[in-house]
Amino acid sequence: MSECKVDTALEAIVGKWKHKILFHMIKQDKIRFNELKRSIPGITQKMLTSQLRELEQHDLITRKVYAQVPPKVEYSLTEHGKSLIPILSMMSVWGEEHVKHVESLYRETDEKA
Amino acid sequence: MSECKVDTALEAIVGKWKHKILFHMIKQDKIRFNELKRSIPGITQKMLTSQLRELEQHDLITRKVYAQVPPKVEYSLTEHGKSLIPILSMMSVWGEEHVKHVESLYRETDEKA
DNA sequence: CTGTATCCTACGGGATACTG
DNA sequence: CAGTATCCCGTAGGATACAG
Repeated sequence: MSECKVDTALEAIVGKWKHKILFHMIKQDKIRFNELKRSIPGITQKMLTSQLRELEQHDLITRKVYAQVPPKVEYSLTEHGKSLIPILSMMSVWGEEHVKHVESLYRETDEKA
Repeated sequence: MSECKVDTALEAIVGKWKHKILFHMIKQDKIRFNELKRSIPGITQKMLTSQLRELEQHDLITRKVYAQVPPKVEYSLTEHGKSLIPILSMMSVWGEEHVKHVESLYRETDEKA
């Protein structure tokens, strides 16, 4: 952690929906727009589009358009995007532990009260 | 990455200054308020305080107040906070690679133009 | 030295309607 | 199906002043 580039990493994955999008693309290597939309409750089309565009700009995902009617667009992780998997995985594990940890803290203070 | 707790992890470390604060506390295990302020260019007192409070609420850092005049307050990582180090470290490495990667992409497109 | 207290603004994100 | 185009709002974060 010489000079702190955590900023850069965070920039790439922060955004209310980005990690959820990435999550689905880790599970499923090609995924369509509406498939994503259905898989992520609460997301709007606008948000889905804009977050996808940002991920694309960071070269984390690819957008493949099929010249068809009706349109078909598939999103998938780039190789570079796949390099994020270990980090996301660690964060997920840490997140679970963090929840437990914080809960146990609350339990302690409750017991005192 | 069973069910995605990346959210939780992100919540804990997202915030414009949090990872910078953490970074300094990794390098230096006890650090004072003004020391942090001086080490983090651009941060305001308000922001430093509020980010410190949030980190404290997540039990990532401890606040130790010395009963003195003038006041002295030392911040340090909790054990739980230290469990974040590997993640931050990975993110930092990835961040550096990401910068290079994106730069090389720009170079390619420049060459085409 | 280590903070609060205000006030203010930019922008991430939501709701809704429209389109090739 | 896979998107734009608008309009709108809450809140994270900045500037500044004051305080124990």
